Amino acid sequence: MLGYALLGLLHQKPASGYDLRKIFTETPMAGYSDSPGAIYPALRRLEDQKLVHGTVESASGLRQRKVFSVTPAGMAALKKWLTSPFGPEDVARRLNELMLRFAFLDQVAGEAATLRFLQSFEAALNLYLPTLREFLEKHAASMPASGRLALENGTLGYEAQLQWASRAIDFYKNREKPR
Amino acid sequence: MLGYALLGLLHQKPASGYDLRKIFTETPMAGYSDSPGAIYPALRRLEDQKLVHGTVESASGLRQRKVFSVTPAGMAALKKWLTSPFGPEDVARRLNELMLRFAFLDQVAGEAATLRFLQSFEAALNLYLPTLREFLEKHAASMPASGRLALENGTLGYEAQLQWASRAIDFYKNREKPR
DNA sequence: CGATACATGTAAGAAGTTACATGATTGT
DNA sequence: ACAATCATGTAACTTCTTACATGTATCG
Repeated sequence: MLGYALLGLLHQKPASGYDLRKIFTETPMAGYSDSPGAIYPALRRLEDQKLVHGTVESASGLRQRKVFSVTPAGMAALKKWLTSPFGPEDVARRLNELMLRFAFLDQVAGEAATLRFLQSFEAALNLYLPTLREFLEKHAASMPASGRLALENGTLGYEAQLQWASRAIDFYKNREKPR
Repeated sequence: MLGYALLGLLHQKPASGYDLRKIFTETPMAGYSDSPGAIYPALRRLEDQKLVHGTVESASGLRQRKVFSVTPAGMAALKKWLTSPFGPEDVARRLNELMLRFAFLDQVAGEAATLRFLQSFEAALNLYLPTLREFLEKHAASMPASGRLALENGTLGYEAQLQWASRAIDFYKNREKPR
């Protein structure tokens, strides 16, 4: 997953390992590693797979920077990941990954694909939420109070996702037509 | 982290590796592994550290079950984890772990500790949310639409957490006094 | 007899964590 | 001289994933 995060960031703008680390430490980009021991090996792997290409900048006197950019093969891999289908189980267990994908989506795959993603997201939530609520109803009585509250926290979170999705869908719909 | 999840579940009720796996597959317990290759080795590690103790049930004819229960040392480790202090960075990057902790909290550490947790959680959110909003304000204009929406999704999620926390605090306050 | 549920495990490989190592440049 | 910032990397260790291996009992 870190690999895809890097690929997505490099697609927005070529960068060095150091630059990427700073993005993870200094911005609210959902908890990715930030440690050199994760990022440099990940970049190396991407390079070995020819998804990115690194060029050493012997430039302005400082220690050499190695700036990476996404190759055509990297573009294709990124697009494939971003547009792969998903369902309720992914919403339940991999929400972070889905949001990461979404963050890159319109730049890489266009607004039509972004809208499709959102509709699929909404549908998956509408399938998942009832099963969560059912579980809660069935087991609430037999659970310790904090366990029940933790589950309710989850439900509330997914409800917030649903509201967000509907607003985001409106946003893309109103933006597509006028042009 | 899986180790603590197992410890918490075993504290509620002694169980076998198989039982624990089912809990992860069949309930909405936030994405833990469910695979035997993760759970059995994790149980072994807990046993090696003497935090749990396994007893083979040669019982009723089926293949042998190994039922684990938490030792006094395990209880202590669990309590320590559950009650360790946390701040805004934890809320930002380890929300799942915090919710897992909360789910076990009142059974293991009591209602007073649970209330302290919630107040600390609320305080951490109140510190973190403004920095998120500031970041959003500063960078929104220069971000692609889906990137901005993904960030807004995060903000909305944390706002929902805040509301939940305040309701949960009320719940524990009204339950403590009457007795 | 084959599928399914019960039940525990291992082996190979991938990836992350922590900590260390290195080295240049700029500011004090 | 020394600290901070820029910049890249490795090594040891831990843990998770995927896939396989094994074995019993029940149901149709």
